[in-house]
Amino acid sequence: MSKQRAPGKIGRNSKNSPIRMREIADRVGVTPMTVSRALRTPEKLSEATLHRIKKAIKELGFTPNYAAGSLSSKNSRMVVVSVPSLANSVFSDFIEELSASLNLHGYTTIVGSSNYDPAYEERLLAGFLGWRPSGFVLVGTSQTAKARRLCADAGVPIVETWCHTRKPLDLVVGFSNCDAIYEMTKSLLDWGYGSIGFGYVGDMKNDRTRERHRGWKRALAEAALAAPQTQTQGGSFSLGAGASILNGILERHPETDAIVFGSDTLALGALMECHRRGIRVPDDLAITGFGDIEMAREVVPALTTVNTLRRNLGKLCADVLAQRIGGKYTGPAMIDSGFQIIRRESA
Amino acid sequence: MSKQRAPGKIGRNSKNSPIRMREIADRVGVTPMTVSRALRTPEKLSEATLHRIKKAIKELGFTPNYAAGSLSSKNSRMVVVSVPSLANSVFSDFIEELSASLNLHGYTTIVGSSNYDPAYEERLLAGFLGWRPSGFVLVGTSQTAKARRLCADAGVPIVETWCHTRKPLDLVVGFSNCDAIYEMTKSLLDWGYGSIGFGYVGDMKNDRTRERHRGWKRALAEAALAAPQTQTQGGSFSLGAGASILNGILERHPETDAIVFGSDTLALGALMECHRRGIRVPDDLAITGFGDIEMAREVVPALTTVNTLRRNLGKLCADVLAQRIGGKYTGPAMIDSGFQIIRRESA
DNA sequence: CTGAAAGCGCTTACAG
DNA sequence: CTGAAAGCGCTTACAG
Repeated sequence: MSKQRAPGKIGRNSKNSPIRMREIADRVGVTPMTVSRALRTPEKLSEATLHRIKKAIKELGFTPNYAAGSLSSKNSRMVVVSVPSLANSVFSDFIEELSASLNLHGYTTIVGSSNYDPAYEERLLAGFLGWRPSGFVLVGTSQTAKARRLCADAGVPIVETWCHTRKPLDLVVGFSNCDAIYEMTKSLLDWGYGSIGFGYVGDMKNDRTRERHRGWKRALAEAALAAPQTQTQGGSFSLGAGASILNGILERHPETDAIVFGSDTLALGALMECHRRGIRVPDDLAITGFGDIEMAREVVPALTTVNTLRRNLGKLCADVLAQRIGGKYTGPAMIDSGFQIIRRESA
Repeated sequence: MSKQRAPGKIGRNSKNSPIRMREIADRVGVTPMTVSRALRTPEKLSEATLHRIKKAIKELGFTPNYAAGSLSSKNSRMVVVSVPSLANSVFSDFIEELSASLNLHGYTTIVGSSNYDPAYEERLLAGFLGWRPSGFVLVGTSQTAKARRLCADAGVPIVETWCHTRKPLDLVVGFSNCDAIYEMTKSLLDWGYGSIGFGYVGDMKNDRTRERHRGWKRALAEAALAAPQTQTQGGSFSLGAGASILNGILERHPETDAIVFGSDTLALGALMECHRRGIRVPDDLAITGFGDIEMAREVVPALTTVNTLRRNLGKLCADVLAQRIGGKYTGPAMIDSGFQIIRRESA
C-alpha cells in the first residue's frame, strides 16, 4: 500500500498573501490601530467602521498573529497545564474540560504530561516558560522545588489542583485526597470489613499518594485496628501493577478481606486478577478504586470507588484561573471541589 | 477544609527583572546578537565567548522569549495536533510519544481534541492558526473542507495520520484501516466463525469508520457471505455503546457468532454485557476490538484485537514532520506504519 | 568571529 | 471615535 511517490512542494495552495492588520486597514481605509480595536475593544468603534472591518476580516480570512500580540501586550493568553499522565482518563477528561473552558475565555492551553517524573516535568515547564504563559494549572504539589520556583517567579496566577495544600503557590482548587480515602476506608469498616489493605504505586514523595495513604491509616487508627497490609510496586499505574499488588498483599496477609486502591486502574487490574485466580469479589475480597473512570461502572462486578468530579473540576479551574488572570477573582485562596463515595458491587 | 483566606498578591516571589538577551549581553560585554547566536548557531562563536554567555544565561536564569523569536524569524516552532479524543488511550499514548519526540526536536505541541465533532475541530484549528504553527498533525481525513483548506493554506508541512489516503494534503504516516479490519475478519473466518457482525459508532462520514466497515464487508464478500449484521449507535465511543450495539445485533441476528468492533472500547463494553447476560465468550460469541489498549490484554477473557503500534506511530510522525519542516525529508509522501492482529481468548 | 541597522506584526500610551 | 509614534524582544541580512 505504501506509495513511493515523493511529497510535493509545500504551500502550493497557499495564497502566499501574508494578511496582517495592515491589509485589512488598507481595504477599509483606516489604520491598523483601528483594526486592532475592532478585535479587542469593539465597543470603542463606530458601528459603521466596525461593520466594514469585520466584513474585510471575513473576506480576507484574517487571523491575528498571536506572537505579535503576545510580544507587544506582554500577555500571551496561553495557559500551561502540567499533568502526571494523559493515559489515565481521569486526567484526559479533566484536560478536555479545562482546555475547552479556557478556550472560551480566550486562552490557548499547552499541556505537559510528565509521566509521573518530576525531573521531566521540570524540564517541560522550564521550556514552556519561553512562551511567557499567562497562568499555570499544576496537578498536585510534588513538582521539584526548582520547578515550583520557576512557576512562582513567572509572576502570574497559578492554580494547584487535584489536592489540598497548606502552602499554595497561589490558588488551590481541588479535593482532599486524605479525606476521600478516609471516608472510603471508614465506609468499608461500616460495611463489615475488618482487615483492610492499601495498594498504591510509586513512593510517598507523591503528595496525592501520601495523602491517600494517610487517610487509610487514620481510619484504621480510629477504629483501633492495626494497619499492616500495604503494598507498593515500582513502575506505573498499570492494570498489571494492580494484579501484582493484590498478589503481594494476599501472600503476606491472607486474612485481608478488603483492599483500598489508590487508583481505578490498579483496582481494575486487581479485579481482573481475581477473575483469573477464582477469587470472588466481594465475597472473598472487597476492592475499591479511586477516580470513577467509565470502566468502573461497566466492569463485572462494578467497582466501588471515589468520584472526584473531574469534569466539573476542569471547568472550575479554568473559570477561577481566567478570573484571576483578569484580576477579577475575589473568592478564597482555596476551593474545595469535593468528592463522592460511589458504592457498587465490588465492596 | 476550605480555607476562607483570600489569595495573596501575584508575583510576590518574582524577581521582577525581565531578563532579555540584552541583560545577558551586557553582563558578558557583547551585543544581543551574539547571545542569539549562542543559542541558535553556537558553532559560529569563539569558545571563550560562548562559554561566558552560557554561564551568564545559567546564572541569570534566562529563557528566550519564544513569541519574539517566532515573530522575527517567522518560525514559531509550534506544531498543532488535532485528535478526535483524549479519553481513549490509543490517542493519549500517541500524543505523549508525539509530543515528547517533537519536544526533542525543539517544537512545542498544541493539542486540540475535537470530541469527534468536525465543526468544533474547525474552530479549534482556526484559532490555533493565530500562533502561525510550523506544522500540523491531523488524525484522519474527515476534517471539514474549510478546516483542510485552512491548514493547507498555512503553507507548512502537514502529516495526516491514523489512516491512508489517496488525496493527502502533504504527507501521510499511518496504517490502512480497511486492510486491518479485512485481515481481522478473514482471520475470524479462518478460525471457523461464519456469521460475523460489525459494530461501530457514529456514521460513515468518518474516514476510519468507513474504511473499517469496508474491510469487513470485503472479507465477507470474498467468502461469498452476506453481510447483514451491522449496527451503529449514536453518541460516543463508550463502553455503554458497545453493550447497546451487541444487544442490537443479537436481537436482529441471533445466529451471529462473532462481532468485529471498530474500537476496543466498544468491544470491551460488549464483553462486559456478555458477562452480565451470561453469554460465553468466545464459545457463544466471539468479540474483537481495535487498538489494543491495556485493558484488552488484562480483561477476562483477554481481547483479540488489532494493534496499530501507536507509540511508534507517534514517534514516526514527529520525526518525519520535524525533518519535513527542516526541509530534510526525502522519503515517500506516504509511509505505512503497519498493524498487527493480536489473537487472544475472545475469538 | 562579532556588530549595527532594520523589521517581524501587533499594542500601549498619548493626542486630537 | 480615530490616528501617529514608539516599542515589545528577538532574528535577518549585511558589513567588517
